[in-house]
Amino acid sequence: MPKRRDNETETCPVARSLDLIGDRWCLLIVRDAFDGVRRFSEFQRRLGVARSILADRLRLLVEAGIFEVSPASDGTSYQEYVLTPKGERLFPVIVAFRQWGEQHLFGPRDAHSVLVDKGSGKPLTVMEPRSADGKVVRPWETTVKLPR
Amino acid sequence: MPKRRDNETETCPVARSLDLIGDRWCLLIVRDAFDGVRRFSEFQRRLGVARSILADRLRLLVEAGIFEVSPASDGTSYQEYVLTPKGERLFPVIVAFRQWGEQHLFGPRDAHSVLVDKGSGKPLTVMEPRSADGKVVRPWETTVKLPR
DNA sequence: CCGTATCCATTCCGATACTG
DNA sequence: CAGTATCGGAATGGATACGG
Repeated sequence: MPKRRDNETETCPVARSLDLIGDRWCLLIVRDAFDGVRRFSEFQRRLGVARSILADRLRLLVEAGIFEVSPASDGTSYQEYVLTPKGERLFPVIVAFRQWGEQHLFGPRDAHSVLVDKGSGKPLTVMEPRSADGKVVRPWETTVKLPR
Repeated sequence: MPKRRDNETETCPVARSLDLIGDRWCLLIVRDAFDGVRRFSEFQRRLGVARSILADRLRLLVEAGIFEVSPASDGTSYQEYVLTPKGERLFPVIVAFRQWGEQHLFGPRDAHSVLVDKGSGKPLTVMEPRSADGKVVRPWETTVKLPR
């Protein structure tokens, strides 16, 4: 299990998120789930992770309400791990990582996978943080307001 | 230094990103940088991380082209760590974590910090992945196209 | 096929002490 | 202040063996 701190006193949502799922395997499991993976051994095969680790992370993710277990959709008597709405809302996190990686971690020569809209077959547009009036805000145009 | 795999053969941008910076400390350092932190000891104070670890991560982040060192802006002879454009483009990643955490990791009672637009003082809108024509796409309306 | 339990090597991290 | 060096303990991860 990834490291934990006193999750109660932490008032930064970024830190709390990272404490919970800011671990390599958790995020890759979630990524695979967005690719449609649901079965234990399918996660295991794609990630190449030890089964004990995978079981541990899946347990954590279920506890956290990011996945839920459901009976297998095919005939078999095993279970599947499917994203809850809470888990699905991690989509922007995965997409943000993907877009940053695409832009900065691959040369023109390096082939990489691309996330596309099923309808049009085109890549998604780059996500940009916006203010309430819809304008794109740059990092230095924002500030963090502390609680209380 | 965080774990590394054979970064060359990895064709998933998410995995490559996580290999590089998908470590708790790196992302928290970047978060603090967006809050305006530039000095070694200021990072150290805010994160409570061991200095050796911090030095290690800063070195890694500079190597990765996410930070660059520059002479101190005040009179002192020390250096500052400032985000490069590549580092600044991690903003959506941090914002995505922040927004997810705000929505799912805090109860109504739990105070947390909020990222606001400096101009209006209002929180940012929630980022949503969009297709090329500007429509919001849900996870299951997308698919990953493999290279080659 | 789906996990759990155990063992061992490695890695990570924090505390401390030291340098310029 | 801004790091570097070292050291011991804790956590991690992979392999293997085992059970439902």
